[in-house]
Amino acid sequence: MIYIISQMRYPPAHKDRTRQRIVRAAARRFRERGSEGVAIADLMHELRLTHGGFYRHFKGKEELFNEALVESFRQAEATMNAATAGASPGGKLEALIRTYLSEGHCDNRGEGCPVAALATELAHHRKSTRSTLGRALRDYVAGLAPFVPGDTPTERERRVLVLFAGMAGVLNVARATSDAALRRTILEAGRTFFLQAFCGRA
Amino acid sequence: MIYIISQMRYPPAHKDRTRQRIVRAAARRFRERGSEGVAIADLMHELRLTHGGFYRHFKGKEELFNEALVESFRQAEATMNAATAGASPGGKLEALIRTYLSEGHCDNRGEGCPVAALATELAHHRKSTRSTLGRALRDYVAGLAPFVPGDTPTERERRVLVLFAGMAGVLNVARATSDAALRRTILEAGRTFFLQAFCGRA
DNA sequence: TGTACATCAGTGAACGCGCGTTCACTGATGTAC
DNA sequence: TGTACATCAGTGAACGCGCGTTCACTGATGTAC
Repeated sequence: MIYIISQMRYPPAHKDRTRQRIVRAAARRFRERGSEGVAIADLMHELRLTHGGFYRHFKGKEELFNEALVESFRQAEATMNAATAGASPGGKLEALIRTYLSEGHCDNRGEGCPVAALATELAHHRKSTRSTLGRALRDYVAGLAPFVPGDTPTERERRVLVLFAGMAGVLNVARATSDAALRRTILEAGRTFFLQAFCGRA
Repeated sequence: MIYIISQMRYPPAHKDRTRQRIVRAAARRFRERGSEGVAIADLMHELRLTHGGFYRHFKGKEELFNEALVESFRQAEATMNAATAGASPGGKLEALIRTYLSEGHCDNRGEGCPVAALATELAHHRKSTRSTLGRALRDYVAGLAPFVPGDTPTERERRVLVLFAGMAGVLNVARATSDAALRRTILEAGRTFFLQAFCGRA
């Protein structure tokens, strides 16, 4: 992007900051309530702005959704990196599984994994939006593959895919359940299972 | 329910048939597009009815959603029973996994597993609707537990829960992907992984 | 059997509301000279 | 430095549309006698 400075009355940083505030708030809200559960006007109001100004920043709601999805992946990756930072190379995967299937993650949809939060509805979005998921998935999987057991790189990547998709499924069933005891049971069973399958623990 | 025949001009069967047609169509549409993606008027029109009559059968959309969810579970259970009917006791789980993670199931959201199709949005529904999920899950899990490896009944039930939630997650990630090759890879990786984990196959 | 009457599943116009989007306007900031 | 002018992020009223729900009405079917 080239900014022709002589035409700019406000410094670009000002507009960019607002835009980023919108994207961040959207990233949380969309994960909490889904795309259709978030109204532009409410979102802008939350930021002490009015809905009209929204269209200075985005072509429409779908563009915001797409950017919020990218931002969500960025955040989720950072969270997971933070959770595994202190672990030994061999313990990274265990830390990851425990963090992903924790009650904290389960209760905190808005700041958690976008695959889990938006899995179902992504299939209803534009192809361009869905390819954002594909890209993020491939990147993330490639980064984690080295820590997963498996004979070939391809096999390791496939196992990471299954680990992620599987854990997202467990998280979603836990979240959908109305019974708190059943929810805890599901999470615990998920941790036990995936730790055993991927870290060789009984 | 007691029908006071002398007050009935139409036989109860007539109204019941219409109601069931609505529930069945809804069960498919809701799974295909989600609750907010289905309009009452469209649904009724599909059945050559008009939207006004809808309220002779249901209090509102949420009641229909709940009934459609129950119907979806019934159908899904029947499908899975059919898929495993021919298998030996030891092969039931393998047949189940292959059917659940088949490309056919992946492409056929409307007639497939409601947990996979509606996982994300169930968390946004009333508690009464969500407890429908809990009940169906418990029933289904209890029925399958005998076929799953594990030392105690409790352990077996927990493993079935994880198997289901995990497969639903894999199916959803496959469905969300825009790239057909990646989709097939995910399904295949899922089958390989869950077969190995639950049926002891390499 | 035939006629008057009652019921109620289904009809379709209308209502109300939420929400995405548009648009004329404002006013703070920056440039030109 | 001061003044006139231009830009554009943000404002808030208004528009249009989809959709859930309501309601007065219809007409096919059944009962009463």
